Amino acid sequence: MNRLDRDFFSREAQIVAPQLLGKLLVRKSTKSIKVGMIKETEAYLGSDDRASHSYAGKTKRNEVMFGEAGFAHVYFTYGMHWLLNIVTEKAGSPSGVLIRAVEPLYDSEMALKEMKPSDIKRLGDGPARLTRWMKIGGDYNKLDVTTSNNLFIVDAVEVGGISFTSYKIRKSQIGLAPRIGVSYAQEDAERPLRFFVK
DNA sequence: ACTCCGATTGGCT
DNA sequence: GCCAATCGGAGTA
Repeated sequence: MNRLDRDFFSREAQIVAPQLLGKLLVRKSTKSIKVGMIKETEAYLGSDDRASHSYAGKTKRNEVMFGEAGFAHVYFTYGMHWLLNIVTEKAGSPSGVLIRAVEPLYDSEMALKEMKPSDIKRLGDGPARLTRWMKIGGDYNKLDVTTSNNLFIVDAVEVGGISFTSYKIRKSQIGLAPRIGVSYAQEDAERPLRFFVK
């Protein structure tokens, strides 16, 4: 299974974010198993990043970001969407990585092979699309992704008799860009903290 | 108690 | 490409 551990997430968000590309996000429940390959992430830094939820200080909504790395920060926005982040750095350094897109590889509830490639891609293409596909909601906030059996990130996993392995993403395959939807963050909006597989 | 607005999406033009 | 939908958190009163 080779799950990513607390040490992996305990580093700086801008280090963790590109290294998550190609890894496998796994969602398990008693009813279903889904696997997606992470293909886009964004780093949100601590107190020196105006775009980060933690910038204005600790509140009930963002308090998980102030704790240990490896926990999920799931929050609700635009009145209808849940977004998934993984907390990074040590306790007291409130930072995290937003998972923006995954490539769906397996879904025990859907015959992906029979779907159009564009429809498959659409399932995980967008931070709110992937949480809807994987049924990740507010009840997953504060979940420890390094120990949970419902949501975790691995280099290899076997489901339904099929083995999946993470993709090795070369540095030259990683695209860099400013983060989406953070224009209010002034000069921090320009920082190239979005990472994606070209 | 009341207001403002967002780490977005999808449907319509 | 534009814009409405939709609601909880946070700040203000």
